[in-house]
Amino acid sequence: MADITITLPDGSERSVPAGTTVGGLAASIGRGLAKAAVIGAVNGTERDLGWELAEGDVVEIITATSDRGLFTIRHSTTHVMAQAVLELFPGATFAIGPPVEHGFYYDFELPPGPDGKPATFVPEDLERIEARMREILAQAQPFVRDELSNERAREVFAGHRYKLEIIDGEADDPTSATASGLVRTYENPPAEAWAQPAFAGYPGFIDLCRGPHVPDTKSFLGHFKLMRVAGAYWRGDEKKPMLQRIYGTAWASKKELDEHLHNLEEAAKRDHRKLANDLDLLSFPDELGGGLAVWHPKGGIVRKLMEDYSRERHAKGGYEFVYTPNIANGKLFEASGHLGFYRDGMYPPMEMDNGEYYPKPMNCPGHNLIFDARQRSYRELPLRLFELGTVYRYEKSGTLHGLMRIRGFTQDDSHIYCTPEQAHDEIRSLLGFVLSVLRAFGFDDFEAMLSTRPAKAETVGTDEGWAEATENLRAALEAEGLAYEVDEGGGAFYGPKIDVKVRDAIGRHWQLSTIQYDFNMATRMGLEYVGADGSRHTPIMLHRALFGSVERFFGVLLEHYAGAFPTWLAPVQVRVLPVRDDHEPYAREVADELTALGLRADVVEADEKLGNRIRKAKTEKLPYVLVVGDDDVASRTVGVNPRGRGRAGRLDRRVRPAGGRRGRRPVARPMTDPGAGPASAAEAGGGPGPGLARLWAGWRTAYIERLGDDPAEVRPDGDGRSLFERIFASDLPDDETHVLWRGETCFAVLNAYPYGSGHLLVLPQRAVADLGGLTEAEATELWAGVRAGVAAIEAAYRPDGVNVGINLGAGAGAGVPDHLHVHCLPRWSGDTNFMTAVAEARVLPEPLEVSSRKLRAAWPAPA
RNA sequence: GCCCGCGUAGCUCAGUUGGCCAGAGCAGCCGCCUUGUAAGCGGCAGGUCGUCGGUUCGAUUCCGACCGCGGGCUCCA
Repeated sequence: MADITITLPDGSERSVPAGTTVGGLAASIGRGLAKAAVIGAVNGTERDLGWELAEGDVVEIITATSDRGLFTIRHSTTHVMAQAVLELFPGATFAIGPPVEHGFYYDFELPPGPDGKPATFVPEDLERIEARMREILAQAQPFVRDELSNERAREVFAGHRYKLEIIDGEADDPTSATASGLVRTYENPPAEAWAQPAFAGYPGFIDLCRGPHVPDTKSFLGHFKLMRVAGAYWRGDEKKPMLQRIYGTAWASKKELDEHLHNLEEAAKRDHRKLANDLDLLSFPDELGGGLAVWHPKGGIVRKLMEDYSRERHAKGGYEFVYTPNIANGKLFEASGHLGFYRDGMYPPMEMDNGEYYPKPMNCPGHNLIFDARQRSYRELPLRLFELGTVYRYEKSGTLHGLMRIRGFTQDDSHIYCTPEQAHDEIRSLLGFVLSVLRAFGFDDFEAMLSTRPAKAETVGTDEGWAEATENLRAALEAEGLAYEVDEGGGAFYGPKIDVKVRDAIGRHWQLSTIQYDFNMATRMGLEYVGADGSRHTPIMLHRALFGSVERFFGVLLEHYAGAFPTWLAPVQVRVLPVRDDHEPYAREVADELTALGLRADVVEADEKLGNRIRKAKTEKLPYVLVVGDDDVASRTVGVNPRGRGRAGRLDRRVRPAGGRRGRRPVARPMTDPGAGPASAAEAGGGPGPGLARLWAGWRTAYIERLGDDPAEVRPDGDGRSLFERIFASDLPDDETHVLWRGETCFAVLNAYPYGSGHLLVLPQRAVADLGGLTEAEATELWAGVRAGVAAIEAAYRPDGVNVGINLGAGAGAGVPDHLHVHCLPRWSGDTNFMTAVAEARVLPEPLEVSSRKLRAAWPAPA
């Protein structure tokens, strides 16, 4: 037999006998590949393993580990499901059944029941179907590819009205091909002919399908599970019949299937509706009506902190604060166009003496009235109006979903009015602002969607206007280096937009922020400003929201953190537990001190065993538990038990800061110097607010207990000595330790102590008893080192949101000489010194070697 | 709005194939225990079995409607 030559993806050529199939080619390459091959791609088109190759074909073997292989497995599984359903439910028919993310579905219509309407599946049916599917798998029925003429196909599928629509080209099926008078089919010949044949001339199952498929029902298909049944309109049209959709999940291995099911359970544990209830944050009382929430005190404090932070950032961002009422005369919404375009989404009107009043579905009309309250000059632009504005929308009952989709919610809403010339810069800074705020809440994985002009927008705006606006949005995305996709035609009828999605802790995406152009409303409502040329112009209007809705954002945060809010947002930050009831006065003293410092602290008295009280604090996901007993009362200490770990050590309250004791503050002055970089959480953009410098002033970090027992705490650097021991032994060059900088009198070092995450320490080179003992020159250089370190971290890791807390005092933990201790952590972590544990790992998340290299590269040159 | 499912104590859930006073754990309250880093012991209280209507001698249980919730579809300026 003559040989043919095949090209493989790596460009190599291979000679095989004529008539060799895709599967045969895989086998000729290797046994492992033959076993793993699901399908092939021949000249870019996916083909079954049984496909015969021709001279010159370029062939790629696709295995189950690839997306396309998995896709095929799911596609074949849904065929098997359809087969099972059609056999088990005589008279049933089927529509389409594509693979989808994580699995597949198929849409069915069952024969009419006693009431004349098509019957429906009940959950028990899924078990029967699944059982039948497993029998089909065991039979190893081949997937037989064929092509039928349209006429023949109409005979075969005569009893299946939805398939006929597909054959006739009226309906689209993403997995079948209907070109040029032929339809492709896949048949699964059964072991025994069906008692009630469903297809003319076939003993069992056949489906319209482009393929490809796995070779037979036994190969690759076992790892699936039918998940649920749901209604779905035929062709997605609510005027067409509702079909019964069965969803399933399918994977290449049992391990992956189990992992997927496990992930679903994990996601269920994070469900914000469950957590909101468990943590007593908010509720949806039936008496209130669907889609409406009440916020309990613990949810309320978190919301308040979110809103306070939002206001603070907006104030700094040049926004002006406005308020508009919750209801408005219908005439306003006629003018804005809402009654024309959005009536279905609005609550019905209230009849009043002078017309109908509607709850507002959006804040923009009200803001426009503020813009229009007097004549505006170009000198006032950009005008940025901000409101935490509560809106009401009549969402269909079936769409409500916890906090994610509700009927009354608060937008952190802004409308920006600017000149066309300003739009470019405005959009650009806006996107940076949005991302900076989202980062502050602990998100750092973003994706964006750029939505362009839809067909329905023909009459709104000009071609040039749309093009320029879209370009401005694109430029901003590129300037931020943000990955984005383009949704062609996906914009609103009034303008293009950017939607920002974040990826949460378990990889799910949430759409939060939106930045939208509006070419429509300013014109409709007659908004104008007087330009430098003395004539009137229509301003560019931008809508934007960061959280989107405060409620929804709260829900996303809750799921992101699985209820364990970062310290700065936690309803209770610190709980103090007296071991015995006679320790209670001391516990109160500690809690009062923390409260006076602006922390949210409480005390739980000793009615129960300590273990149980700690357990309760853990289930409430409190960031810190402080335990005080006999030893602590005697020595003025507290035992620290942070969230996520057990007992962590002890804090000593006796030592006062060096500067305070000596009356000489070599480093205190520069710390509050506005030119010195972010010296407080407030300055860096939030956190518990002013008072940071005082916050832990009376405490010193002395991780005095058990330090060194845990290899993760002091990370031996090769020779069994801690990094500190090695550094102070001075027997290593800088590039083998993590010394980042050496000055005249001080140096900076990166260390893993005490949490296995990066700390940047700036230290004097000579041993001094305490900071008060520094010379003026040393203090100055120490501070310069701190500032350089902050700059380096900002440059190398986080351009925003780095807080710097500074410990003053004789920090003697782990035998470290007196030092100035710089904590670099994102604002969401809170910023008290022992509260940095988890946070710092996120700021310098890499191995020390990598962080060290990056920081050294980013270290600013001395002034 | 449409399809399927669900609704028993604050929470998580038993149970009733139509019948005596509807159960448990946790949470709550009271008492004992004086407590050292994720559950000490005992007691008490708590439910018109989502609401309304129907069938029945009798309904938490069967039927209907409504309300709410969940999963989908549709929708989402």
